[in-house]
Amino acid sequence: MVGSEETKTQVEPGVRRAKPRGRPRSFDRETALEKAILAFWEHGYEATSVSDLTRVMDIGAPSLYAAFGDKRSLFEEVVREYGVRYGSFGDRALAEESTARAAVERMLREAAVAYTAPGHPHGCLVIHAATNCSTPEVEESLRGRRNANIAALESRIRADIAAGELPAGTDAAALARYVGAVIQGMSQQARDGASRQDLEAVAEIALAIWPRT
Amino acid sequence: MVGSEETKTQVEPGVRRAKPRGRPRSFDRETALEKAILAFWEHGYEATSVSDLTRVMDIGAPSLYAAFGDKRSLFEEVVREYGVRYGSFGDRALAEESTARAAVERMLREAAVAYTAPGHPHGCLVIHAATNCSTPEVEESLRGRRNANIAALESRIRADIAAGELPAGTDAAALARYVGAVIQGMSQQARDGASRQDLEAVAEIALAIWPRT
DNA sequence: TTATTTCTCTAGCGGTCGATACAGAAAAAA
DNA sequence: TTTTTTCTGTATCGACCGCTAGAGAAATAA
Repeated sequence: MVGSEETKTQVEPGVRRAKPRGRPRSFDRETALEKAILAFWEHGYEATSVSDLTRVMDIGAPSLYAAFGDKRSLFEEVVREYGVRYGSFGDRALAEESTARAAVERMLREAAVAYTAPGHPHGCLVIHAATNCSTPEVEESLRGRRNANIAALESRIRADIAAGELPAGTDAAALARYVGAVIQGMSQQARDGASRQDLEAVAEIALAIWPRT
Repeated sequence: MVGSEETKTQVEPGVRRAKPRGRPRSFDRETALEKAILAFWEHGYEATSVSDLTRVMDIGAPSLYAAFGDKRSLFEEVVREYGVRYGSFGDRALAEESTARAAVERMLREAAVAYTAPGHPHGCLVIHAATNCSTPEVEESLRGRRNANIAALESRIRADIAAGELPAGTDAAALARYVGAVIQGMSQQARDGASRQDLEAVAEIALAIWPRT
């Protein structure tokens, strides 16, 4: 009875399976997951207890464990789903903009909006939710995501240097790390009470350093 | 038997009191406090348990409570002492440099060194130790320190604007917040594995935005 | 209906949390 | 020495932690 990560009711087109055998789940898995996202986002991995989770998800502990596995695997799913629902503006900017400069510009401006949007906690879950975490694997997991994001930006910058879009002498690693640090600082600022306008002003200042061709 | 925050053996000049009456403390309070600083610095307020503290400080729980009060007041003393021993480079830069520009330059460069120095945890205790903290007062206390630091920089910048050292149109609040965000981002980067050189490169890039007179 | 499957509810597991009662040990004071 | 004061070590306290056993409830299958 461990690790049934998929809902039994298949919604995939084609395989349209019949109703599952036993008693159906009494809650909506997606809704419960969203509540878990908000809880972990606000308080972080460790400070969000299982009883906090069962309260906000409005289900009993055995239901939680049956539907999501233990606290760790629920958190992993939360982080994945957070990425899809809230944390993809960076990847989108890198994928959709034609230059690193344009991608960074969009990234910083969208961060200002995303990190202060109403209806959910401020700042970024990936940046904050595993700080001061006594489970090293959890801390490492989010650290890995943060560093991967910076690495992705770095290689995008390298591509622009190779294409002549940026000066040959540009330090891609340092520039990418600078942008990563600014975004992480903006997230901290959002947590500390900065408004969207405050962060947009920070983003504009941060963009002024971009090297000219 | 609660809240004897001061050592009985006075070291203040002048009042040179005689030895206290009862059994003397068997450990050095300063040394124990330093160990507590390192523990809270590395793991944060909540993730550092009292039994972690008694282990690294090498004293029993009753001795800890007698000498430092409860966990909260020990942490408060740790934060104060951290400021004195490790976290004063920002204040010193503001106090000793003649312009905001020079102060910020020194601040960012010294942050790169301080946040990666060997012999103690990386990054800044004030920035990280109360993240994801379920005691709101503790979280608020460090948030207050962070925002106060940015406010101090802002007023230093305002002074330079008034003195004609900076353009009249300079947005002091945004500029101060930008520097604060960069420093907080550098601290996060240090926690995520950035080296001194990495952070120095970030600092140099960050400084390139400073407005000219 | 009856049998089978799966979920939910209650209750509680062993472990750790922050904090302390109590008795004995170690110093100065009388 | 005896008394007084203070600190230290042991042995907990009640509360909460993540997690689960077991019984009953609610669905489908036969």
